[in-house]
Amino acid sequence: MKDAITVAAELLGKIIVRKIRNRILTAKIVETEAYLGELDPGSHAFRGITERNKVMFDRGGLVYIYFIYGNYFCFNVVCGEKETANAVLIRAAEPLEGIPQMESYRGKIKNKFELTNGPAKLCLSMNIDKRLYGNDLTDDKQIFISELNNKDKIDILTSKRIGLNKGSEFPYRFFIKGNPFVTKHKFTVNS
DNA sequence: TATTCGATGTGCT
DNA sequence: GCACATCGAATAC
Repeated sequence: MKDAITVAAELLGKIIVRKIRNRILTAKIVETEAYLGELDPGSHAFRGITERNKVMFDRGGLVYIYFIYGNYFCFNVVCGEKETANAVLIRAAEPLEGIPQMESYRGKIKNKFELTNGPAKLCLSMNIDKRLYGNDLTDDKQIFISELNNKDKIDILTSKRIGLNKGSEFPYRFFIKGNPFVTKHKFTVNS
């Protein structure tokens, strides 16, 4: 089983597949952040297990969803061995299939990039919420990760993680160079 | 164009 | 209380 930093880099370019009844939504992951469990001051797991974060301490491959700022959900992939609390936040993706359906879930936007260029926006567009908490990405019909079967060359850049105070000094954010769905931010390249 | 601020549940002190 | 892995509207220039 792999640690969060390895998984965060490896998830770039892979596909989130979301099935809702007979509809399918897919999007290519373009931006991730690694959280290193109890050793990481920026992680929800830093202060140990709670009702909210308990799935982070379970085995890799499970879904960790959290509700943030009283308004939004964010989607994480748990990784590492059971008892560790490694996780990868999926921060942005590029919509591939089911875009009209995503627009319907997302609501009013000014351009196509606003569909999924942020962790909460991604969850809105793909109808990801607390109902998927703890689901197993390796054995689930509603949400899973698929490999991209083309040979696109991907250039990966890193930066500090976004939106943190504690633990913000580490370069644990990974994103695909030049992809327009990556979140806009002051910190861009290795800064 | 840059900065501030409101919304508001959960978990901590 | 207060901080928080966010977003979008309002405000200041």
